[in-house]
Amino acid sequence: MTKKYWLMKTEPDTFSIDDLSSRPNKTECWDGVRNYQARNFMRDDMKKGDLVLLYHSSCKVPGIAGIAQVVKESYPDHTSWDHKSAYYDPKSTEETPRWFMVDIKFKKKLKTYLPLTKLKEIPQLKDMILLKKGSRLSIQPVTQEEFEFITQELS
DNA sequence: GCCAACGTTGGC
DNA sequence: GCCAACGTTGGC
Repeated sequence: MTKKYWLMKTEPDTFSIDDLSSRPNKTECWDGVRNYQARNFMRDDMKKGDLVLLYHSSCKVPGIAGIAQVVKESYPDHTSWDHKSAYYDPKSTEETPRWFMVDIKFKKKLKTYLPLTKLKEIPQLKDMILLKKGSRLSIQPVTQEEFEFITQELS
């Protein structure tokens, strides 16, 4: 199986690339995803070793901040049956979990942060899901060409 | 804070 | 299965 590439959104006020890099083992479980399409990508398609662009959303300058790697493949998101969690979903139980997560590990920050405004100007990136009008998908596939262009040419 | 676009829910 | 109403995302 060849390596795949992804983009995952996070709100830096809640959890930023620096938070990831300062975690013990630089690893974090990606809990709280409550969208079926994003869940399916994590549950079915994300494999250990896949590379991830970390995107900062809902902030002053949205954009791509760094690179992470999938280190643990999908397993049930326990926050979904935790009554005290903000991510609690009564339809998800330990016996029949509805939501899943993966673990990712910090790889590096981009040398230069890539703001959304800049990404929009790059012809090679015009087909990125991120840049499609109305796209809100928080976990999305990225092509190898897009990934390499972003990490090698732009940063 | 606004609002367009999208996703989900639930009555029928 | 349709679709109106509501909730959420996320750029601006």
